[in-house]
Amino acid sequence: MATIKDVARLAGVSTATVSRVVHGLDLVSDKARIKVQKAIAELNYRPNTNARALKSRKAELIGMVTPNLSAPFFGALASGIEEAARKHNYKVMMRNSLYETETEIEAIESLREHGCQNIILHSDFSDDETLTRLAEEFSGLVIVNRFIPAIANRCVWLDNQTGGRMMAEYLLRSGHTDIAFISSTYKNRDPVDRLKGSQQVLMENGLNVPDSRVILTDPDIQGAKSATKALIDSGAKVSAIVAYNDMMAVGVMNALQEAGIQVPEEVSVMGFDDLFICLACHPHLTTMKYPVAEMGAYATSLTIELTNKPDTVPSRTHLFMPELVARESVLDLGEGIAKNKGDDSSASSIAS
Amino acid sequence: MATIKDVARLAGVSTATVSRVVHGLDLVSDKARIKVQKAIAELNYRPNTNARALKSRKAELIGMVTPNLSAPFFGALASGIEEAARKHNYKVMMRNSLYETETEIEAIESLREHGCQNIILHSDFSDDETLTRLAEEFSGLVIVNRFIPAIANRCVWLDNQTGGRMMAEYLLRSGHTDIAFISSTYKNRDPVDRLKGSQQVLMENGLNVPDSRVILTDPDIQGAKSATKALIDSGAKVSAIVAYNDMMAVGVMNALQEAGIQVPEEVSVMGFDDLFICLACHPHLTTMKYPVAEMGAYATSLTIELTNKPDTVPSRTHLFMPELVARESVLDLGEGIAKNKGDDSSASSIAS
DNA sequence: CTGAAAGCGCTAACAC
DNA sequence: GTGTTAGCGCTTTCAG
Repeated sequence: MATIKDVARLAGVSTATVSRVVHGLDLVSDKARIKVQKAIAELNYRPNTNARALKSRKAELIGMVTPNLSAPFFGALASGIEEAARKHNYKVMMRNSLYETETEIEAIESLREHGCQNIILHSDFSDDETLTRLAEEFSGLVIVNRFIPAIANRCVWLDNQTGGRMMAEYLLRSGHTDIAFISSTYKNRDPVDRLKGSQQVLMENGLNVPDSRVILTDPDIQGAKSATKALIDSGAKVSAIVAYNDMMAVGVMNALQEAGIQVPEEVSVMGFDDLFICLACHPHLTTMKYPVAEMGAYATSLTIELTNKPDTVPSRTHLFMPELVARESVLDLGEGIAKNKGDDSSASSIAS
Repeated sequence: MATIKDVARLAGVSTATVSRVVHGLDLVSDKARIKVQKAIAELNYRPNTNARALKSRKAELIGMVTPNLSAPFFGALASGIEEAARKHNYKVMMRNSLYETETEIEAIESLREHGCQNIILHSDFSDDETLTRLAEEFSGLVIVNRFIPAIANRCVWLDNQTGGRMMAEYLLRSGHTDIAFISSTYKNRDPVDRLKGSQQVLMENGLNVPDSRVILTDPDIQGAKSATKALIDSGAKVSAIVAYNDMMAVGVMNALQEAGIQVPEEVSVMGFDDLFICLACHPHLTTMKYPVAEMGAYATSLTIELTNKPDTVPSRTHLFMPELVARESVLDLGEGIAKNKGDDSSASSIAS
């Protein structure tokens, strides 16, 4: 590995001049610059990041801490972050927190060893206070997918409540009034907010959501599948099921189809996230688009701004909106009725 | 940030002693060790990785270069790598290569800036020579998912050909003899090897695979969908379709179902990888398990060994085997016949 | 067993 | 415009 000294020697200048050229400072004569550039090319010189970070005490490094990279949602987030980081000439270091506060904190602390101030964190379990304290230590801390009032300007999050509203409004527009919700037991806010949004809309329309129609379970395919089976067995009469996310929606569809219930003819299903898994299931899943990759890219810019020019960062929050993606898993009952004349199935019993 | 000096001062020893304690060397008196440990805890001291790497010229850093983290396959790989790396006290830095040789090389070079020798690379497009040359520069280079004879001891790969054999054998055993293959146009070896394995088995059984039954297309849902449509339109008579991977299998199922062809009753479908997407589609996809996460973990240990104790590394290759995961998308024609007595559909025409 | 000290590669005053 | 130089925090001989 060639060092700055090697370059300086070959170019016949001092290391300071080389450093200036590398940094694109313009207090260097053209002649010197050219010599240096040639030497750099010849030696295939690359500045040693460790030395640079050690000296200048900043790292051009983004630490990404997410629960688990193998979930597609986080893969998409990671991709968004990496791409944006590359554009800014930052590297990204990743750590799985495995959904545990302890591992999460350890992951963040370990990032500090690298002098990394830029951290993008997706935290489900740490409490607001912990994160607020963390923000004091890490000037570039950005929280993704969660809103904490005390550090609102570091939160890049999604309006889940409006998302919930949009889902309910869409279902209502499609003629559904008997709706069940299969949501997550996890204590982060998303499930609660989405549910709240949906319920608001229903109540505003004079509809009631009995507790028996809201089932909380593990937020994965299997959890949703079991919950749906239980719902079917209960003999509940619903024409649509809203799942907390796409994975769960898939579980719902699995259970429905195994019970011989047609989707969407008999029961409609909605998901949330718009993962490619929506196109894997049949019928294709109607869902809310969660702009993960965009939010990852945004968070990347934000953390960099936060450390480099904190004054520029608006002291407001960074809120994204979900978008409805209508596919095939929700039946328009108006249309449905028009098509199957006389078949008045505006609220088919889920129990076959 | 507390430094080693702070700790030394507080403990009343020299920085050398602190360093010894940190590294667990046992040439330190118990008294000193305890003082130092207390100081470390009190100051929440963490060694600065940059200084350490600068001085000792090694980085405890694994660079992971994959085409695109948002594909579930790479997410699983990343997870396997991260988990193993954490156990070894290594960090992992990730870079997307976006399926381009140039970006890939740049990603690797940029890792060098960190003094990173440990690189796990999933390369689809760089040629063998480039990678062999790279291996000379990076003592810890490990190639995942590809076999290059010249650097066999750095290759962690899957026996795709045997995988292909297993698929064909399974289909044969299930009574399928009219099989089509929807594979990938990508020039990496996997598609070719899998195809070769399957064709071998068929030929060994006196069956012939006409060229018209092997369709190459983009390795994604959409590509497979179009290809399948074309196959259907061609009026080909097949009872099973083997897709290059799960994503493509999903595309195949989509096309089939849209054409009103029942899976697996009329046409069976097989994928490869065993991504969770297999459980999203209906019927659940029969596939070959690709032990990605395990291979990621293995590659992690290997790269570390390669840099730390190169003599221990066996000069053999590191070959994994895929495994059949039977689910619901392949019909056993024997059983099928038994069930639907008299319905002799051992090779139903794909054209309805 | 412990400490002093050199120096990894780079940056940024400061001097010229 | 350019060079000299003092460290950044750490490891590691080498003396003691």
